[in-house]
Amino acid sequence: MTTQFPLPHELIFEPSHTFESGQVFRWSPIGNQKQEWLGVVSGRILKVSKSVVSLLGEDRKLKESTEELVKRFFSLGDDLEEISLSFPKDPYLDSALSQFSGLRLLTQDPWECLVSFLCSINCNIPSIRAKIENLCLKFGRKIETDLNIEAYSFPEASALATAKKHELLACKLGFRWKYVSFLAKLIASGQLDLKSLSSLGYREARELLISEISGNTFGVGPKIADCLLLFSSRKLEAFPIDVWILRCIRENYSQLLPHGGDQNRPQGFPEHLSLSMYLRLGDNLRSYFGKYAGYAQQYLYMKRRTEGQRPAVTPSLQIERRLESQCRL
DNA sequence: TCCCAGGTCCTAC
DNA sequence: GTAGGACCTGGG
Repeated sequence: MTTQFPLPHELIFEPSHTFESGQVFRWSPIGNQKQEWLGVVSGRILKVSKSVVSLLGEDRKLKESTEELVKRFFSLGDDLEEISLSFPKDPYLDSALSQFSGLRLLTQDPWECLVSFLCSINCNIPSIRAKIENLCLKFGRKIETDLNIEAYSFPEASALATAKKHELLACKLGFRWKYVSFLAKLIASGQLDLKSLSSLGYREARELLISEISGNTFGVGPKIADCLLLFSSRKLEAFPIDVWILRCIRENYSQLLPHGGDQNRPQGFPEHLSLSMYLRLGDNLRSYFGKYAGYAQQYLYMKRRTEGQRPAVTPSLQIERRLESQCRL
């Protein structure tokens, strides 16, 4: 039943850069070359290479045709060349852009995107992937395919809304189970419509997510709101600030850090971002990188991650650590 | 055994 | 408004 959808000849697209950039968690390479990737999108099993998308199986007929899905999911309307040209002249970003050429922002289903990033709270990537796969296995539907692969659709909000605490804990969600459960109920009951976010402006949509949801304690802070808006609602100015991006900014863009941090700290800026500090820093980043700041974020994230753990250790921090270890002895 | 991982929430100032 | 700690869990 394999159907193929060729990607436009001139499209700038590199699957490995795209799928390894931490925006999606359900894609795996076929073989070591990482030229072909397998994933599930909206109940369809897709195999993707640089130039073609193959449909290997589908859960059931959906309103959106596979052709439309490919166009949406890979954001085929985004012109990477135009986006690159819109950025300020910046050697660090330039090197990220050339190193990870072909990295495209995907347009995911917002519900799947939200749950994925709820799973990301205080977790590393293998652990996030495991949590998501556990949820799909337990609450998703098995997708029909002639091939020898087993794949499941991402569970509907209604399926997770009725899930029991122990079932969610069995998926290794840990303390995140209550966030997933609460949001699933909110969405299944129609009180929150994630699809409507794409028709709002960035600030309006972010405000809705942060105040309406986490105002009542529910796991969506500014970082997850930005991920949802950038990776599923096409708010390309959203700039998720995580630990990696914060390291990158401290090391390369310290002039963009807002004033007002604790001057006693070695770098004059708090270790953890408060909400207001996060929003101020985000605004500075948006005014520096421009309307496609989210694309810049993704390239910077990839670059900084591949540079590895290189925590900014200042001389005073080194002394502090040495003293601490001596005290332990 | 300890630390850390693509954060958020709660409490105390 | 800010800082510090707790939070499930798995891997190094």
